[in-house]
Amino acid sequence: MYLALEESLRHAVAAFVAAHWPDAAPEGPEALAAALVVERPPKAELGDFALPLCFDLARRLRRPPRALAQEIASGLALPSGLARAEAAGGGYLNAFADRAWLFAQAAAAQRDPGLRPALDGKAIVEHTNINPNKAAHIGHLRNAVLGDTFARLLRFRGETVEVQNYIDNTGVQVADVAVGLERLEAGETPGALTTKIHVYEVERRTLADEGAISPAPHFLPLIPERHRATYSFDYFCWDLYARVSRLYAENPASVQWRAAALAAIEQAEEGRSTNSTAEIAALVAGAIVTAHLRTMRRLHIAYDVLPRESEILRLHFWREAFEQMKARGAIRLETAGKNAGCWVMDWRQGEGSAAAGAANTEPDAGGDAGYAAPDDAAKVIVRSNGTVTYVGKDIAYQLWKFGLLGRDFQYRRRQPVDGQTGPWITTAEDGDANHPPFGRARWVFNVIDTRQSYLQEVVQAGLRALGYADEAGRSVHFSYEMVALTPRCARELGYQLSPEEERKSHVEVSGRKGLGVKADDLLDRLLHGAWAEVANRHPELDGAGQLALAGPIATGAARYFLLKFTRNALIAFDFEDALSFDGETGPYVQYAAVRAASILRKAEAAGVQPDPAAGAELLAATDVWDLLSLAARLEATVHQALAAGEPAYVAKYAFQLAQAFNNFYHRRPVLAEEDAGRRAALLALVAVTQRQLAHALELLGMAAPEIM
RNA sequence: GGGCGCGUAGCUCAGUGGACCAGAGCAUCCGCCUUCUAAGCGGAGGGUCGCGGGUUCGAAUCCCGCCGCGCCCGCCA
Repeated sequence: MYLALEESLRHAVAAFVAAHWPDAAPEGPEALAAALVVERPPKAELGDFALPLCFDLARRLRRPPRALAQEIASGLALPSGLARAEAAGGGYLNAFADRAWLFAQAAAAQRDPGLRPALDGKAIVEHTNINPNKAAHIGHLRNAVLGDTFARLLRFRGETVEVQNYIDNTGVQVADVAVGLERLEAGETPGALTTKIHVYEVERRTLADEGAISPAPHFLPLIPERHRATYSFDYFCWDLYARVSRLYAENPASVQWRAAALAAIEQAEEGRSTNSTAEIAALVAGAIVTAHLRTMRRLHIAYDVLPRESEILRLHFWREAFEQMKARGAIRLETAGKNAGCWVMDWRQGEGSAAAGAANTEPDAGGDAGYAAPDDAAKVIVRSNGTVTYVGKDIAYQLWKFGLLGRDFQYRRRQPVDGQTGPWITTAEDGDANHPPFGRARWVFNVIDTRQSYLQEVVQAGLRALGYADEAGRSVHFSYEMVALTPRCARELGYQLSPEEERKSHVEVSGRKGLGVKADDLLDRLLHGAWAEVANRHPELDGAGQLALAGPIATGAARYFLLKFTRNALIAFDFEDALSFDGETGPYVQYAAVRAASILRKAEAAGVQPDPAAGAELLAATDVWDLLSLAARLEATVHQALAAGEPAYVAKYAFQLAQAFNNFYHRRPVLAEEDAGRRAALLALVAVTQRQLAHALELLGMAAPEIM
């Protein structure tokens, strides 16, 4: 309710100011209302809303702020839902919500009408984007969880959202694994590989059946340690990829195999040849994508469509973008200098040129060669050998997202994963004509870590250079800091730290080194921990019953852990913190919801009905009011979280609401309350809290269990 | 050399447009389960908000300058 109340308050105040001091509000009441700042007073006793406008008015009217605040407070026509207004502090105008009104609204499950769509069309949220050549790790998890939660928040606000997960199935990373299979796993042929993947699948399914855990796709805790390496194909590739990287390092001549593999894959994609390397690469990418979808499903993450690099190649998206860029002068052919023969894009005109010029005149005489010399503002888009760079393809793809490329993919449903309908995936031919419309978005949010900031800027510059300044402005790099490992965690994983690494606060995850915490390992350890807790509390349940309770707890713990940090915080991952279920964690929030549900269940069994009517007197108590006012702030919190692009705000909110409820829980034995009216009112508050907590958990992609 | 980000309690982090805004969790110590699930609640100790200036009645918050740390700046992806 707070958003709507705040809105009507702003309008009322603006109307008053415009009517009484027209000179001080030349912009008119509408514009003034929109510009008014509304804060939250430091203490609940001071009210629910605080407007600092009088400090500003005081200057224009040359009158003391406190007197102005008083004048507004006494003359203001209070909108419904607000009880009173008063001057506070040095000149704040504070307003108080009508607590009984708010309670009645909340108990009637009224959603805050102040939260409305703010985007003027469809938003694409692209996240996950994991190279399909190895198991997902916790860094990928942060990306996916952030993106998924952001998409949930947008949808909650009423936006139209399309979630995409881009699959680079023809890149070097996949080629490297193909090399590994062909060269290190002697005799690996497409047929043998198909068998191997099939075996992994069957084995996985068998193990899942033995564990009797149909909802939980992976269940490593039940698997003996020695079998884990062969358990899953993505795990196998994780190790194989590291082995290939080691091979390249130890035997530089072997790097030619990668180039050959890459060329073979490209030829096949362009239809110029069929070859076993390309077939293997396609098998690998397909199987790994399946593994990733399965992993993400454990975290309640799904996608609308999976656009693939292979179709971008086959459908010649780049060729189209290249023509547009040449035609509009976005790129030019360099004829001299180190970039001779390349098509380059000039960007940041006028901005970086001075600095770049200065740097160029100063040869880096004694400097180390470790950093790249500052360049002129030209970015290579097409190499002198005629091939396109990564950014070039990204610009083409970004054009497609906005519907500016003039070409589209075909689409088909992907095979089901664990019985669930598969997402749509791109195809070059024989697509399903009945696919939903994809692309042609108004807004594009690319969830990519902060290390890619530079390239994201180049992509936006590319749109601008093509004359699409608006689209560039609606291209948002939803960036976040990386997940690294504490040295202790790296050691725990069996990694040998160098002396320098030993001193650092964190070490970077590296797929090439095979250094990282696999997403499924984290989830399995959480599941293991949650199961142990559940087994203690519910010895009456059998193993399957206990696991059914443990699954959502593990998922909740993982998601909350990744969401409680703001985007700019670098997460130095350590199992000790991540595996905790105490304090500010997902299970803490879920536990509060369970307690509320338990009260509601018992009340229903006893025939006690919730009723806010007799709550007026109760609402004067701070613990009760703290709880209700927080519960009524869900939409306001979502509003702020979206404005700041910080899902962490919602996580923090859920925790605070759980905290307020736990406090209330210990002070107010609801069902033991003797006065029937008070009991009904307390029960109504429990119901409101339970509902809002469940909403918040849903937004965070977490389950609100009935028992745990 | 340039760009971006970070620096707040022993540790990990909040502080979303200036009022008790110096906070939370963990860790440590002390209490609380015959009463709606103790994955909980209450209490204690613990901080010159990196340093120095500036703006303001008022700055962790805004501006400038330092210091330290991280990431990025390729005809790799």
